[in-house]
Amino acid sequence: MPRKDKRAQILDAAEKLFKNKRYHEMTLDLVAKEAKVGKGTIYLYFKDKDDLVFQLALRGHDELCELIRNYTKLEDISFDELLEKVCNEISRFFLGRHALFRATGEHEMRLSAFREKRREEFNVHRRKLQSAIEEILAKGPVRKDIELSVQANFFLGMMRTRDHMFGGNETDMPPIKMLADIFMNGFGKNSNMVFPDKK
Amino acid sequence: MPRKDKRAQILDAAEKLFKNKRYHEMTLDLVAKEAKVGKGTIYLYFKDKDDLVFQLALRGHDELCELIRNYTKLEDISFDELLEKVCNEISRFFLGRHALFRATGEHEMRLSAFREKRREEFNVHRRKLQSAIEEILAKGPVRKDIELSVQANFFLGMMRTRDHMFGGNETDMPPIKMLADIFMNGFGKNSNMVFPDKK
Amino acid sequence: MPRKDKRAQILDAAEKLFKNKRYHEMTLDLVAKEAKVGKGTIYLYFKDKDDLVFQLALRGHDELCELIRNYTKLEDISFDELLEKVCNEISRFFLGRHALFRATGEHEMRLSAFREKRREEFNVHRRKLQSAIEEILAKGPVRKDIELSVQANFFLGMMRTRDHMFGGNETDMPPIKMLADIFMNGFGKNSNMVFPDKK
Amino acid sequence: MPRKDKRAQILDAAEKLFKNKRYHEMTLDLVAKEAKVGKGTIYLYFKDKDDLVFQLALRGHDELCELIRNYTKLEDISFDELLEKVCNEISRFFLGRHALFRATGEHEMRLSAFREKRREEFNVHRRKLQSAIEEILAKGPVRKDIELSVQANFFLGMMRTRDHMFGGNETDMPPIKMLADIFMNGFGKNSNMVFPDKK
DNA sequence: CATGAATGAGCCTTCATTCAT
DNA sequence: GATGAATGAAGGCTCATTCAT
Repeated sequence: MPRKDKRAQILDAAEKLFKNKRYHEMTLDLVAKEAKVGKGTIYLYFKDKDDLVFQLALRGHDELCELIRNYTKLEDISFDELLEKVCNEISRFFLGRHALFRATGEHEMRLSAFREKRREEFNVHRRKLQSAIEEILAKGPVRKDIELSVQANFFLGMMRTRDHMFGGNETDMPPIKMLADIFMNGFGKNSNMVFPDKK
Repeated sequence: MPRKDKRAQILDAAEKLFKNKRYHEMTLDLVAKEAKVGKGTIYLYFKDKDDLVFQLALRGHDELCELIRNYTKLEDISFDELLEKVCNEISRFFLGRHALFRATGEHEMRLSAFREKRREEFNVHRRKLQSAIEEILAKGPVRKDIELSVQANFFLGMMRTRDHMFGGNETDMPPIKMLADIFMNGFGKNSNMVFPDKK
Repeated sequence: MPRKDKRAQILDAAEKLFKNKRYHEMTLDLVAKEAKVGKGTIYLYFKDKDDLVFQLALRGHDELCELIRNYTKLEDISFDELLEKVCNEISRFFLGRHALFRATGEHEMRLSAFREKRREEFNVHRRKLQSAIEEILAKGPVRKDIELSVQANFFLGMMRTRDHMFGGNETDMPPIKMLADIFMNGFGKNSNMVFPDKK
Repeated sequence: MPRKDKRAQILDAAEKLFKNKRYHEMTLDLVAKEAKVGKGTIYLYFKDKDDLVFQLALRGHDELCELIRNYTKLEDISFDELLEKVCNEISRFFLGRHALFRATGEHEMRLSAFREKRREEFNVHRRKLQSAIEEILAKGPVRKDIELSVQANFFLGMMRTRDHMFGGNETDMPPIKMLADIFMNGFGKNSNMVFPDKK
């Protein structure tokens, strides 16, 4: 076992527990046990429980950011393909992380528990993710009358909606291709794409 | 003092507290104090804390449902107008209720804490809201290749996204008119509506 | 339903509940429900919970006392027969009342919870029971070198021992006849009575 | 400060409190304070309050068992002397432990609160104590027509009766010598021992 | 660095008791 | 008298946090 990365071990454990636990159900005892680490050790790497969760959110944003940036570099690919791939990546990422993104949701940051300082730090990471998506969208034939940042946020929002609302089992969810289409064409009848009946 | 509506008093208090508290920060002591009610009284109306929060969510869904149904009855109104009005209503409703809808979000219901029984009851209310929206959407020129239920869910998702992501202060949010447009036309360039630069 | 005796109804309910509940498990809610009486009504007849339990104990002693006195009056009966009958009566009485006699056991009365006043009242009832038994014993060929009060107390003690220790199911208990014999002859070999193997 | 025996400290504190408190009066706050231990520490050593009391009862049985076994080993001693000494030991043991033996009395174990598992464990300890006494009794001229187990149980019962019934102050109690005699000879007139008037 | 036994503030919950009807 | 909705003190228990080893 790689002795080096206790910090990552702890974050991994917390992330795993968040899959079926709420904030107050995810105790540090469980985290320590899951991470195979002493309970006191957690406090060597994180100021307190809130900080642990906070750092977990930051890491999540960074990871997702990284994934998206990989697609920005791709050259010989149509925008449609690109959009679909990115949708896929984000979707896979959200799947199984709802609890984390709930516990550290953007709006959470407005709550009293989070000091000014932390909020700013979070916004830095948040904007990085946002602009990674903006870069993707900028490559496509998107509306110029709506700010890219708004587009990026709704793009993320659609992914979350898909994950949150449709039962958690992938078969109920609208297919990724449909998402990309909805994003571009909305729900108006003038849509020019047709989907087969969902299997 | 108003007889019999202690239950409503308690729910109101909880709803208020949820505006800037997370689940584990909203203690029953605070609820009792806010509701000007003895702590024991809460247990006359709710089985436990989870039940209180759960009932609060149900009430929220029902209230929103009621609001939307009022618009369904309107006759001499264009779909665009209707859509905008409904957007407005929902938006106003979500505003300030993020914590509640976080704590009792749809995905929350999948968590272990919620027994089968409760989940079913929740779904009943959830579907009622969904079909209220479907009825609205059915009046407009919406795509037939996507199930109405999917459209309804994404519609709600857009409202939440607007509320969650944009700082909580209304000035940063995209205007309601824009939301309705995005819903119908998506972000593709063929959009036929133009928005003035956001002030 | 005889409207008159709410007090007895309440005592009956408490007695019944004591069969499988400990003091702190027998809540006044349960008593009220079992007695089909409003919870507040209990306080019309008893000062508080302790008083209710206390009065229950007194009633128990009085009832048992009454039963025993009936045997004192019997004339044409041998002492052996008399002793056996009394044993039977007491045994039947204790059976199913262990929890009550535990909760209000004699030693209980020494505890801080019971004020001087109450203790005295209890002792009055206790002595009444004791002397009822003494009257029985005085009729038989019992040792004169041991005070009757001591004999009476151990007599009661044996009954309780039989009930408490032997599993609660009558088949495991030593037969009544044996009890009477042990009382008179003890466990020394010079005993002159022989029991068949317990079935 | 003595390392590792926090568990014993807690049991000691509970035992002490039981001397003048009933089950529901012995709060864990008090136990913690008396044991000079944090309240949470109790839960490191015991599952819950019931478990604490239960373990206390087991320890009590074991201690008493140990004491009795010491007498079994004695060789040059008459049975009368042996019986008297054992009576003494047991009596001293019971004295001041009534509340404990009430709260965890044998019949208590039949109550719903105690799960099957616990009951069995208790019975193991109970039988050990019983057979320790049986070994003592087997050395004497006791009746063969009554099972030793019955004799052992009534022997214990007598000790408890002595302690429970006679006011808690030793001067009122029948002397130990008398107990041993009663055990062997009962209360019948053919008793061959004579006691001086109790001082 | 790492640990986990110890802590105690604070939570949810119960329940004896009161009192307006 | 009778009731039961309302109360809040107090209990059992949890868990984030500390600190001696």
